[in-house]
Amino acid sequence: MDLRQLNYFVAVYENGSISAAARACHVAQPSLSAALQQLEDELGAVLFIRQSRGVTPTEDGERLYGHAGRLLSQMQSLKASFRHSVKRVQFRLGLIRALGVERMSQLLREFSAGVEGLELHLVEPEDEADARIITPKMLKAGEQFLPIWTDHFLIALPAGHPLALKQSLQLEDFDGLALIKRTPCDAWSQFYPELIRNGIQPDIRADIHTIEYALGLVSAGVGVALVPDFDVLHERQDVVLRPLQDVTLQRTIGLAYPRSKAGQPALDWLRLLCQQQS
Amino acid sequence: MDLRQLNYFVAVYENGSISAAARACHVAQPSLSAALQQLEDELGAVLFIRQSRGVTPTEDGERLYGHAGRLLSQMQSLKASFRHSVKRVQFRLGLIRALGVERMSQLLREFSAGVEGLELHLVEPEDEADARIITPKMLKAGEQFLPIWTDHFLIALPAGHPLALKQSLQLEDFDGLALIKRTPCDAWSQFYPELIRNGIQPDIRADIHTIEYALGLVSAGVGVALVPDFDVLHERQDVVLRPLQDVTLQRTIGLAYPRSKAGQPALDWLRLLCQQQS
DNA sequence: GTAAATCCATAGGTAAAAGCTATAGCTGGT
DNA sequence: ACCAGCTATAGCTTTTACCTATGGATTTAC
Repeated sequence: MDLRQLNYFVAVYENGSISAAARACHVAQPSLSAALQQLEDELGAVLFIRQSRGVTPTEDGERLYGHAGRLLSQMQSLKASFRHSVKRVQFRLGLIRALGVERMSQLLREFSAGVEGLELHLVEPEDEADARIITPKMLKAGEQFLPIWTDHFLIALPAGHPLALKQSLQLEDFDGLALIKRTPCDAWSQFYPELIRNGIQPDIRADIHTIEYALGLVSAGVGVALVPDFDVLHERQDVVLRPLQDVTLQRTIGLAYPRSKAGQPALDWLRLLCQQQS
Repeated sequence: MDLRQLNYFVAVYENGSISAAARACHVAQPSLSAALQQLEDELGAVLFIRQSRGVTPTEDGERLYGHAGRLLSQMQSLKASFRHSVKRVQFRLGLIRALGVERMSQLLREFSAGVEGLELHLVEPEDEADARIITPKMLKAGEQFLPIWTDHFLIALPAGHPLALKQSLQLEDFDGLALIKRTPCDAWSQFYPELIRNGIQPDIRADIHTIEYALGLVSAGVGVALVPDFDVLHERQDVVLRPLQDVTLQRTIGLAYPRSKAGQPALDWLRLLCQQQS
């Protein structure tokens, strides 16, 4: 019974699934399966009941979790008590605005957790930085680009909007339509000229920067907006998402970093995290 | 920082020396040195001051020990709380009598500690057993023999006995000498016939079985006795040890076990312990 | 009802880590 | 000065943690 196994056990417990825990721990699923098996063999107890939809803890699993959490945190604080003079690691990360609060904050949380003594400074995407999360178009000379997410764009409509009756929208539908402009946005700079080229003139009601604001305006009935297809958006009851016919809008967001800085531990860790984003 | 390293750290602390801790943990000394180094690197603190005569803990070492001990014992009790229905392992060990309480009890302590749920039954050396600690002469067919200790024999004299003035004793010195017989004993069965062959007739005052009793009688002035050369005996002020000239008496004590039972975990562990006896 | 997706387990191979032996350097005791 | 005992280093072997790939089982989707 070592700390590695206990850590994995806790992760499995808290994720309710071996696969999910493996993703959270950044290891392959069989590694976790094996570690869990070892732990169970050593304790002579079954800790989880394996089901096709994840695992559920047994009574022994519950009992172990109670103690394991306490033990691990004691271990952490013991280790921390020796971290008197850890060198602070400064890291400047440039961020474009419209990339989704949810997944971004999760990425940053993991980034911070993985680097001892990290001081993370978030700056504007065009500022000088150790790394930037941007679209390929913003790349500078000497920078390496590592794709993270590819988002398709949809049209967000207020619930109850007449166009919500259609399964997908055509360009013609936008003529005179109340539209919310969101910049800077790759999709917008593809989409808007396309409208103009077709002689379609929408009614632009606002120009804002973040997806969250755009959705707020949509929900308020100000107009419709072009937004990336995040999973969380589908759960909102106040907006309806519809694909565009005829034109495919998508963008890629990735990590840009100076080739010369590869090898720096914080950056390497960030690159690893980015690679593992689905 | 894993439990292995913490365990080693505690062992080093409690033994006051890396080498001694390595012996206690049944690993080679460099393994411990390396683990300790890792721990110090990770914590960024020096835990022990290395001296030529062992190590002494620093302030950080003292602090870590306070917490590490508590953590490890919590870990142990957590593990123990799952050992509800461990299969009891029965083990019958045959022991000849005269092999020295000190080293024997230490061996048995380590044996018990290393086998989960061990029920150790000590039986007479000639009884049916899973293993026996005996001299090679007592070997039965189909048994493997693994030497553990080789003892040289000395003569134990009461302090102040006239023969104590000599640095070593000759056979002639035994003519008419008050002698304590200890059987069964390999050395005795070599030595006594040798005396008779030379026409020397000692005065046998007692016949007992264990070394401790023999020494008690020597100390009481009943006579002199033939005893194996244990280190602890040299520390006694009430008896004097002298080698025998002309004749070398020694015995080998070892572990005898049925070849067929090799592979059984308890026996394998015992074999390992026996191999590591100095 | 079949196909796709999801989850856990197993197999086989690779690379890191922990182990061992041998040896060098250092210090205190005979 | 030499010996004995301790720690550190070097070189090598064994163990083990990890990965990819795949199979079996079950739930979800169409």
